[in-house]
Amino acid sequence: MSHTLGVRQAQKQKTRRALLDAALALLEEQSLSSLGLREVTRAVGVAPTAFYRHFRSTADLGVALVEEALGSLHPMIRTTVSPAEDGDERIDRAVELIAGHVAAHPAHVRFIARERHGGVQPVREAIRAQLARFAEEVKAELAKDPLSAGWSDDDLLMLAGLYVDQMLITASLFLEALDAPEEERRRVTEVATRRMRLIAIGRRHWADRPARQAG
Amino acid sequence: MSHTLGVRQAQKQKTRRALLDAALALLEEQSLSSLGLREVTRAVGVAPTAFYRHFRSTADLGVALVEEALGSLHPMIRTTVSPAEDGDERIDRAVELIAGHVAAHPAHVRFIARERHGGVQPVREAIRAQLARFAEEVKAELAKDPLSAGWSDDDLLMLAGLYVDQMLITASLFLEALDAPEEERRRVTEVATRRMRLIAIGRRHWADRPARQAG
DNA sequence: AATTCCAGAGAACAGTTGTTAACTGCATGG
DNA sequence: CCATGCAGTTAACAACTGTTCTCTGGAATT
Repeated sequence: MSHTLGVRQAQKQKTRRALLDAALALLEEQSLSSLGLREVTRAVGVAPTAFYRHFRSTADLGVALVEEALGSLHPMIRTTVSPAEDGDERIDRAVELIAGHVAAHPAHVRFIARERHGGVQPVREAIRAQLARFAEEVKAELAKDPLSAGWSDDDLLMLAGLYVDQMLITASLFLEALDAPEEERRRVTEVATRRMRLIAIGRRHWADRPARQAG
Repeated sequence: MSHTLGVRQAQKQKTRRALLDAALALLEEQSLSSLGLREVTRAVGVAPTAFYRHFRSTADLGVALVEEALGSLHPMIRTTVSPAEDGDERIDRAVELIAGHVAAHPAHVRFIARERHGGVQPVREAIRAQLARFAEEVKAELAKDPLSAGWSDDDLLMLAGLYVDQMLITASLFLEALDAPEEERRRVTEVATRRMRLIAIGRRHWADRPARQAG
């Protein structure tokens, strides 16, 4: 279906990539709302006006970056949460997977953490939508687990959201520890693992909590 | 000791306050890294150079805002976590307290959520330090609880951090739902409460988890 | 009453920003 | 082979930025 696209489109894609990469690099030490379009084109070595051939604005570029940073992550999420292995093993693997992802794509992780609550509304919305998708997918995997017997849909989504937020927090912790000594990264691994484990324990005993009085 | 300070210092404080307030207002729709000093002084109705009488830079102003937003919050944290009431009651009260705080100081909450991972290093560091203090204080309160018998210091700090992060997430959720219909805010309250409750359950059963094999 | 101090004003600086318009050169489709 | 399309260029615009230096009016100190 997608034959090799012409020289023309190829060049365009190449410039587009260069713009995205340059922006991502510049965003290591500032927020999207202060990223100038000229700044980006200057870093790429292209005229400022060339920017408009690819993006309406830097906010538009930001939305594209969200897609790039989170769009390809859905399969990874699915397999991580799926109830193949059991308990502690799965948690260990999940934390290591997050650590690996942060080490491989630090700029992407930083961008998401920074812009999730950042000053650019369309980007915030794009991130929110992707994370909602994650939560739904995690919920779907959790539902397959026999441990979820008797759980309401609301409670499953609650737990899924808790896991997703925890993944983000963990990723952000690994990011801060990226150029710290390995001891620090091991500490982060330890804390993140225990947090997940505590949540897993809460999940196991969720059903047998005492009923509340009706208000 | 602090008698009424002279007309001079009083005026200076007043201008300083105006600068902080104007900045906070402007930060509702952008990040600190894009906030210009002229922008702030213009909003106050004062010459750009007057800014330097109060702050070295906008980053410096940001650090002051962190102090203002989080510094006065320590007593509230302490009393919320203290083991006076029990279980579900305490959680309900905590969530309501967060909701109230967000409604009373939305700009402060937005600022912290936004700049925690924002593009200005000194501000990130200031927030990190304050949150670390929170975690230590929560840990100290948790330690008083008989439920914490047999817990290691590391585990107590782990749980405290989990609670602090959860408070921030909850606050941010309430913020997003601020001008949404009340139904939405009730939904947020419900989810936040259940998250906290699940964590509390995990805490109660933390001690009786199976021991891991030595690696 | 005379002097010092200092918050804020004013003007000017070199450099930046986003956006417009009209252009050029080259790959593409007829 | 020729006409069209379109990625990227060039030039110019008004508006904006942080920072410096000099000045001023009135409170604070002596």
